[in-house]
Amino acid sequence: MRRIAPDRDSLLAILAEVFREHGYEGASLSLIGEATGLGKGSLYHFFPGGKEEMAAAVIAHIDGWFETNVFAPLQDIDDPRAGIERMLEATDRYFRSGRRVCLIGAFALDDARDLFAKAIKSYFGRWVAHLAEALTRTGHSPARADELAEETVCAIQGALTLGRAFDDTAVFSRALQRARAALG
Amino acid sequence: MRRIAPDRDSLLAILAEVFREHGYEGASLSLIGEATGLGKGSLYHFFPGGKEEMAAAVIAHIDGWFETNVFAPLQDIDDPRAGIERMLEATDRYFRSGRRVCLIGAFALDDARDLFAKAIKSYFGRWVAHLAEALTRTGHSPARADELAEETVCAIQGALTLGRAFDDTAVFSRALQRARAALG
DNA sequence: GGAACATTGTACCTAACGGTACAATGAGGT
DNA sequence: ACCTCATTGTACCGTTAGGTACAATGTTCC
Repeated sequence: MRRIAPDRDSLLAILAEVFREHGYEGASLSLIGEATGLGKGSLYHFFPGGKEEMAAAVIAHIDGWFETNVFAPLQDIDDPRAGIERMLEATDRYFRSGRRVCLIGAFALDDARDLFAKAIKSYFGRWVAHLAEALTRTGHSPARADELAEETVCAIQGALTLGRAFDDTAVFSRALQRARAALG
Repeated sequence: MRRIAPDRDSLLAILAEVFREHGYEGASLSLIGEATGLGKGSLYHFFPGGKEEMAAAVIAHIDGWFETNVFAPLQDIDDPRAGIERMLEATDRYFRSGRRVCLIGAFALDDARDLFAKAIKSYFGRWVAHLAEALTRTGHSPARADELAEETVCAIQGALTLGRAFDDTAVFSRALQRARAALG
């Protein structure tokens, strides 16, 4: 039928929302069908590998967004401080100031971890590594930069968890503010 | 039959492990039965409310452990510094130096959150509040104490997530070490 | 118009889900 | 010995899970 060209990007965005909201196991095909308005026929047409391929595509999509919006600014050779600031802004934008949860982080905790271990590891690994590199460029020692980078990503992930637990976005805002102070 | 009096504590410990490993949705009754060696008959005898009651019991059990081993030391009026140190040691013990993940944190992220929202909120709320009170007793201003307490619990949760993602317990150890330095 | 192809709804499959019913078992107290 | 009752295994329930098959529908391009 192909009534409207089904925009793959917004399809992946909806899928991501469902996985974020219900976890990997909790995101049933009927939930996904309901959220996307697509029947199983279409779903399996776009993702022959089923749920696992959907989740993998969503992870790749998020990974791509972070690569361009979060990790790339950190690789700015000339102005590492500005790069760090842009990283923090992109992070705030992505997590909608704490209204959103980190899918990759959530997957890291439940049993989706085994399926996507490599991607999860790589995502967090690049975040920490690129931030650490930027921090060495601002004058920190490599060891201190590593420490600070890991601490920052931990703080962000932890704030997302606590913010969700408290149902309070201020937790995330405060964490970002602290990160800004510690890094800047 | 009642062959061996089934120790409720160790039963809850096994249940907790299954929930930790697979999440709420992922922990199927057959997995639980396999892990505990109990059939559905026994399981529903001990927990007539089914899976939801099992998870609730596990949460209550963990909550109790934290209450006595983590939160109580923080309420030591005379020596708040020692209380904080005991809190950190108990935390390290509970999470087995990072080999274990926080069930309550994991539940906060997936769709078990809706079922157990109150308990989750209360657990993290007491942790932050008691730590903040201890910090005011060591001389920090109430505002600074709140900030530091929230930062610390965020750091712990984040480190558990990252540690799991990297499959590396050192992340958690480093986070605890940093917390010790920041608080002590 | 018709061929080729992308897209979809429907029907269906088997396995597993959470949960229930209940009879059988055996230990503890008397 | 006997009654009571906690505990258990087994069989079963309806529902939903993820997944497959396929015919029908358009759309695009020649």
